[in-house]
Amino acid sequence: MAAAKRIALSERQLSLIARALADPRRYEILQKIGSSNSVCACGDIRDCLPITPATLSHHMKELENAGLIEAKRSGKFVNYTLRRDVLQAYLDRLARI
Amino acid sequence: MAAAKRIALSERQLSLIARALADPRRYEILQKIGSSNSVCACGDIRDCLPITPATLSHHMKELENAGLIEAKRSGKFVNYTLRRDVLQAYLDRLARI
DNA sequence: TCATCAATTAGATACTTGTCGAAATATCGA
DNA sequence: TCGATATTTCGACAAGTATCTAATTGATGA
Repeated sequence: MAAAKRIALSERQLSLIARALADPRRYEILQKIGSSNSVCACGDIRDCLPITPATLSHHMKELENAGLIEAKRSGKFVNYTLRRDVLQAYLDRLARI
Repeated sequence: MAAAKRIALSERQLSLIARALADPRRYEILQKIGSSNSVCACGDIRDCLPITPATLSHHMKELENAGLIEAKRSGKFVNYTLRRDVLQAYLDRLARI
């Protein structure tokens, strides 16, 4: 079995994830985080997108709030990792439609 | 192979689908359409959701515009079917993150 | 300690959108 | 043709949100 632990999403989280994915910029951000094997700092993302730090911070909060990413502070920086298990849970849910 | 024909989604359609799925009511509608083996009329959906015909019409247009459902007029009624191929294409795309 | 850089928060604004009521359109049966 | 039923369109409004600038907090190194 590929997924040892299936995550069950509440209706609320389901909705948060769907809305988080609805913004093209957040989709790009997720791709960026997902494509980097290691962690990904805010600055890395800002280098790719023409947005202000404030706007980026807002988007990151949305993604984190949805459970799609995990933030970990490291000194001045904040590193993000993609929660593939949560994303997979969302896909599983959609596939059940 | 399960999917004989892979559908490639444009960035635009990707965004339309994501936004269409972002509304909980539209998610419910999709479930309703998907769960009915045969076609599904507007009235069937209205019986499940406390919304006015105008609002429902609006949602159906969004879903159709995103390519997630197909509408076919049959006399007074309009019947909808879920485009599972499009939904699958969306899932494939998200899984690639 | 202070200057600097990273990130967040606060407040404001413009745009999007979910919703409704009312009017219009479409189709069917009598 | 007329009336009834199904769906759509129009116009409006309220709520949500993506974005910015400016100010703030947090952490590092000189």
